[in-house]
Amino acid sequence: MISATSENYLKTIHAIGGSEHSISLGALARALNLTPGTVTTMARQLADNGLVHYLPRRGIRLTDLGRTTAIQIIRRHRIIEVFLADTLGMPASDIHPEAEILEHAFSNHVINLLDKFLDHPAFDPHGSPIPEASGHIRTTSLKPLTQRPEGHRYLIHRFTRNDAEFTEWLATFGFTIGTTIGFHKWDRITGIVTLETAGGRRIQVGESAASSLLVE
Amino acid sequence: MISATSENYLKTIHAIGGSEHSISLGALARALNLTPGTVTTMARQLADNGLVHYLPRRGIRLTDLGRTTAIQIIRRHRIIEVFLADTLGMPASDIHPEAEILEHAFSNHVINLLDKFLDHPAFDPHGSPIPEASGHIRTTSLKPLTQRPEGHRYLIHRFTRNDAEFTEWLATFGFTIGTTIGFHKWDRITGIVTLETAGGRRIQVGESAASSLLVE
DNA sequence: TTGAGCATTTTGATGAATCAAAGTATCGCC
DNA sequence: GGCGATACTTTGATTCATCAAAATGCTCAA
Ligand SMILES: [Mn+2]
Ligand SMILES: [Mn+2]
Ligand SMILES: [Mn+2]
Ligand SMILES: [Mn+2]
Repeated sequence: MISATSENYLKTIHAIGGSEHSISLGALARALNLTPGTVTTMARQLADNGLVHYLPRRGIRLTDLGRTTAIQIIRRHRIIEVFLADTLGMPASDIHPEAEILEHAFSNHVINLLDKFLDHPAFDPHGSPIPEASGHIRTTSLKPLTQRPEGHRYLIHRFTRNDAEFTEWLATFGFTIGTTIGFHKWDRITGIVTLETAGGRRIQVGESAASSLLVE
Repeated sequence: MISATSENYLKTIHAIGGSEHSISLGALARALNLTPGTVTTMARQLADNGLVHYLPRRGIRLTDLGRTTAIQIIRRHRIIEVFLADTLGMPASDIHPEAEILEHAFSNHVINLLDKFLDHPAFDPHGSPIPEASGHIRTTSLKPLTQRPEGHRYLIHRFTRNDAEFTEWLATFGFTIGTTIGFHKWDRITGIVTLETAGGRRIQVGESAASSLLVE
């Protein structure tokens, strides 16, 4: 059995790119808020368990087993978040810390039953895709708003800026996940993007804010 | 924050009577499947945290704080069991080991929301009473059929499973509130309970169905 | 090409939870 | 009242996860 600590390492390694390429232990230590020495010790232990490839002073990278395991944890985390928000009615801003703990306690078996009960949701309440039981991650055609042509409306799928103040502000204009947003104009000189609500009202935001909206 | 290990000690102390009277560390060690030395060490630690009264060589007993904490853990455990059985459809025989882990990961806050979602169940799928959020344990002379001795007839008082199909099915055998029911046999291996109608006819149901009959 | 600066590893310590085995207290029996 | 069996505690280890601080190695800029 793998410890909650190891599971959190795997998830973090995955999150900072360690599935595709080798990452430095320093970057991992920063992401986990641990001292470098602690992470060095753990890197050796994860390697002994076949979860990462570790070359001293060169970094670590998930093995196939490590990646599969990380994706299962992410799947558990996101299904739990759907349950907390949709079934129990918790605000989306409160669910993450609870899921961070529960993800280590739910067995994959119970998670599959919960997934069925929730009717196999594809996205968590923050808009991140939920991996399938097989480990497959649905690839979508989601792109930041700023990578779409102007003058059209798009379906809002996800906010990459996970900041309650920002999403609540957007919600006051009716911009929530599942609704559409009008991309009116992007003034490249000033860096100001003009959005359009369903009612035709024009709102201006900076281009970095606009790029944190993933749309389809 | 209290560790999962401490929580399991508290629950076990409570289960073997340590809420009412002092229990020996030997009895606790046997109940927890740990060596006596381990339990001695932990007893001192629990006492330091104000959870038990510990007199060396005389035994331990829960403090008020320890009892309150134990009852919260039991509440979480039993609500989780109702969720696993009733909402996710797991067989009652499979739910306990999962609940044994999940009880340490669910916060009391989430448990209260889950309790509301489940409509404040009074008993878990094994028929044990679920403590209220206040810590109060409903005392009643009503007990689930499965907590009565076999080979007798009992007065049906209430169904804890509020499902018309089930109660209508029971009614076809004359099992309605105010009538008597024979508790013939409970096969713990298969989980099948054999009931007896007023006319002596034998009916078989699962133990979770049987435990939803509150009798006197 | 070389050393200074930074990243990484090593070393020595800590606290939690556990065990095995050695030491000690208590209780009941003679 | 003493003695032995039994119950309990202590001691010395181990594993996991962590830190602080010392040692080491790598890289880049002069
Ligand atoms: Mn999350
Ligand atoms: Mn976590
Ligand atoms: Mn149980
Ligand atoms: Mn437990």
